[in-house]
Amino acid sequence: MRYWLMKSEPSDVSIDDLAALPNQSVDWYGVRNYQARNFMRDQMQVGDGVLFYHSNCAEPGIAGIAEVSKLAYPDRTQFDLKHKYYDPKSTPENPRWMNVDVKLVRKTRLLSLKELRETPELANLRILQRGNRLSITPVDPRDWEFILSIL
DNA sequence: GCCAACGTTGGC
DNA sequence: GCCAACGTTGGC
Repeated sequence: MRYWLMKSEPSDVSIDDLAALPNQSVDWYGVRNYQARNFMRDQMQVGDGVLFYHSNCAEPGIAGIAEVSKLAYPDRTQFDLKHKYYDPKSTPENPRWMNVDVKLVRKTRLLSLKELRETPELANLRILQRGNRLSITPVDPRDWEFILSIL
């Protein structure tokens, strides 16, 4: 059982979009970074905890709790010619990109990036480190417990 | 829209 | 394998 923080742009999939989807579940398509892919492919298990984070928006921050609901499988968008995530170097025989499914547990208050930065207990959270850009990062179990306690 | 930081690409 | 050029991320 591991814990993760996963960034989503609300203009793409927000916490409310997730809540409105069938089964409140979404395939986490579009990851095009090998480190982030490897986390999904090699480490994520069904039931892992996910902090759903809104990025690249007016109010960045943690917007809800989710969980991994399906093990990694090939990302459908890499084969779709018309999709912005199409990858000509990927083939169904040898897919390059994978994603898990993520299911909503509950929407929470917005725990803003500002508040995260102002919370000394969370100083070593990966997302707060300088230059961090990874869209998927592991979360220490103690940080997970602490964040849940203040949501 | 700016731009710092970082990842990827491709020539050599 | 190096590394300059380029593209992307994401807060502000």
